[in-house]
Amino acid sequence: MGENAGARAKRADARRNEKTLLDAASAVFVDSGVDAPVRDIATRAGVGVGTIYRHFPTRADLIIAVYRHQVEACADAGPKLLADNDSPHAALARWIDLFVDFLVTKHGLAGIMQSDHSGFEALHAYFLERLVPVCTELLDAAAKAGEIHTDLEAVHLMRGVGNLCIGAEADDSYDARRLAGLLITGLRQAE
Amino acid sequence: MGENAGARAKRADARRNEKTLLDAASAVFVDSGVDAPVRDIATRAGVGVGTIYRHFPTRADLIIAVYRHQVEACADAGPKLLADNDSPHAALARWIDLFVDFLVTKHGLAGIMQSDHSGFEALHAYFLERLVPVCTELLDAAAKAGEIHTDLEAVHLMRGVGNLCIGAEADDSYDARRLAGLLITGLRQAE
DNA sequence: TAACTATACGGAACAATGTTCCGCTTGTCT
DNA sequence: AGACAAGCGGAACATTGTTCCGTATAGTTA
Repeated sequence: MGENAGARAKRADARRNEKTLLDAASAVFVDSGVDAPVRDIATRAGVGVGTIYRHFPTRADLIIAVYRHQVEACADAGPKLLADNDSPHAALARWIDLFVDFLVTKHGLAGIMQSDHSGFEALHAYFLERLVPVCTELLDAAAKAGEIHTDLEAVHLMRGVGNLCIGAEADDSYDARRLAGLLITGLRQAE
Repeated sequence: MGENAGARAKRADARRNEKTLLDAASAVFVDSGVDAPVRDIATRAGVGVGTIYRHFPTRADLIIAVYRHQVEACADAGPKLLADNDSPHAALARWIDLFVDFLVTKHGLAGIMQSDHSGFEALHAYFLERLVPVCTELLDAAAKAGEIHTDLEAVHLMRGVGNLCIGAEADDSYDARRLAGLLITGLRQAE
């Protein structure tokens, strides 16, 4: 059976609107940050708010959709870095830099990733599902090479790094990359 | 002239209400976290919301008032730790532990400390004003002893540590203290 | 092409929350 | 006791995310 078994195809206007919405959201996020009101996105796209919610059940789903590509790219970069670097620890450090750069350039995204932030469980879950395995691979490789401590799980490292990025884009003097780097450096320190 | 020159004394009921409010807020914060709605605090205190806003112009001011004592205690602990420890770096590490413990035990407080979080500038400013000088003192001592890098300002370290604490109380397996410790360890690492 | 129906749409309406406003109450002072 | 500033309660306003439903329309069929 085909790829749409049991599900009717979307109407043409619906498909068009979905793309319009993604573009509008993307633009608004750049202008006003990820916290921008849903209404602003609807206005920019020239549709009603109802239309947004039909396509994306929740604001978080819209955010996920907008950034899916970049998250995938970050995930894909992990194995590549591992292959290109002699030291797994160095690969880890670079991958973390990538992750930090991604978060910092998305006004407010890091702040929303907090697990306790209600209503964004889906966003949180997606990020973790996609990136934690990659981070685990890097950590395991570094551990196997005897470069780091083995008592920190990938989830917690990622969460820590994510937290470090909060508010970074609002203040040039605050260097999230530097702090995340300190974390990774600390991981290598001998007892 | 006396300590109230030019300012009339508060009415007795007003003074009573202020204390009632602080107690109620403190209790509600423990039960429901720092994000608890203003109305809940008003109800618990048995007053109208207007009364809260007359005493504390903004939710942030109420939060500051509730935790002022503990922030002062944390600030005072800095010099003491410096005096009691042979290694300034060790003193710094312990002081950071103190700071982390304070934030983590206040449900949601760390999350609110983010500078970009609008409406909480006063809270943010108070924390920094009071604690950054202490942290600077510790950092300077450690730098003088040649124990750490000197290129990280106290503001940024504190902000990073504060960020690391976000959401920590909601998840037992996430150990903010451990991550903050990693940061401090990383600070000592030689190039 | 003209009707028909499932799909999609717009935006008013609802709920939660911070904050402001104002008519009424109550200490305090004489 | 009377006057009046200080204080109070809570309705009302503004800003969000989200839901709902009457209306419009794309795609299908006669």
